[in-house]
Amino acid sequence: MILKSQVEWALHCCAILAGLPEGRYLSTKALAELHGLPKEYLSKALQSLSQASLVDTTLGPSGGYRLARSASEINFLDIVEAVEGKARSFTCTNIRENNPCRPAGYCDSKPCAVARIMWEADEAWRDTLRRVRLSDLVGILSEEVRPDLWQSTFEWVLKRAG
Amino acid sequence: MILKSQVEWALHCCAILAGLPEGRYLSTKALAELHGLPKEYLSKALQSLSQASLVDTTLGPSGGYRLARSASEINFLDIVEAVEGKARSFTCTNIRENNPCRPAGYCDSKPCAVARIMWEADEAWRDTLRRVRLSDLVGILSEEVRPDLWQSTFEWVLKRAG
DNA sequence: TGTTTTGCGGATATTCTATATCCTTAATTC
DNA sequence: GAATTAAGGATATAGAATATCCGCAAAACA
Ligand code: SF4
Ligand code: SF4
Repeated sequence: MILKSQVEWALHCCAILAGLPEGRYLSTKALAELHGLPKEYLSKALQSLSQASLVDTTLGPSGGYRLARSASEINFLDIVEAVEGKARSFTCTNIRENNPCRPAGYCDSKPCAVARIMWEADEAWRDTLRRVRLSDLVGILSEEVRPDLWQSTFEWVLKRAG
Repeated sequence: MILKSQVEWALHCCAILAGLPEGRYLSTKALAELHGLPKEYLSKALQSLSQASLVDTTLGPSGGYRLARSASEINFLDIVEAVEGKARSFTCTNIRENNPCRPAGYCDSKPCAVARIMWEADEAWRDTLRRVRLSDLVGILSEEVRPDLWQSTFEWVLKRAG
């Protein structure tokens, strides 16, 4: 059970987009270059963010992506689910139905305890992600990233933002 | 990000083993038949449980598996990690190192906030699983499974337990 | 003793997903 | 009209999950 690397990409891209001045866009090309990622494939992750209405896009030169709402109104789960999907990590294949002792026509009233417990853990994972806002991430990064790197990255981005 | 089906298999098998009388063993063949699973492949899951010291095994006719310790001393996380591995679901590929603005020789003091937050969610998932004991599962199942099915399954298992 | 049954591990095949690239189309800027 | 961009479809590659098969050693039993 491993998250796809697009999750990491999307989170980092959103953190960068959160630092954009109002109304500016940043292109896939710039985001790929900044993170050393394959442009074409990163584009798929950004499209997922777009389909989830987390980012706005515009075409043409000076086009690209920006956040669709403020960083305090986007949480980690929004981003993770956008690229990873909303499906639960535990899938129930209903093997209890194969029990040879089952009376004919037996019908389970509800999902069995195994599935419910696994789903509860899944929900705990989601809850944690839901509680962290994108703005929280930016706050932490701004404290932890060395000021010179933070500033030069900011300038690098601005130079390329349309 | 999806758990392998072996996780479900292992959980159900452990629930069955928890109902075995002291000192008896149940074979892969019986467990596979009871759950309608491919015997050879289920065997891999059971081997994982064995390597994790969750079950004891014995060879020969009347051989098979039994719990290595009481059901109250085994929790869901033990079983899940035995077959799924202990690796965290979010893997950090350190893409921040690709930032072209990075000064030469820049060395990050610690994992970045993105990774730490994702790992925190992962830990919440594990915590939930850690808190549920195998004996808890058996308790719930014994209440929810229809008594006649519960009993006939029990008899079916006993007939095959060595 | 020898035959059967069992778990164990290695090797291998198959199926599915994640990863990655390419190409066309339509919108936007200049 | 030319250049640039996101969107989305098609396709190729790599790797993981799923599944089967085989040989081995231990245990049970006749
Ligand atoms: S988890 Fe429970 S409900 Fe889901 S397949 Fe297994 S037995 Fe059936
Ligand atoms: S999550 Fe943070 S530490 Fe991990 S790879 Fe991405 S940037 Fe680097």
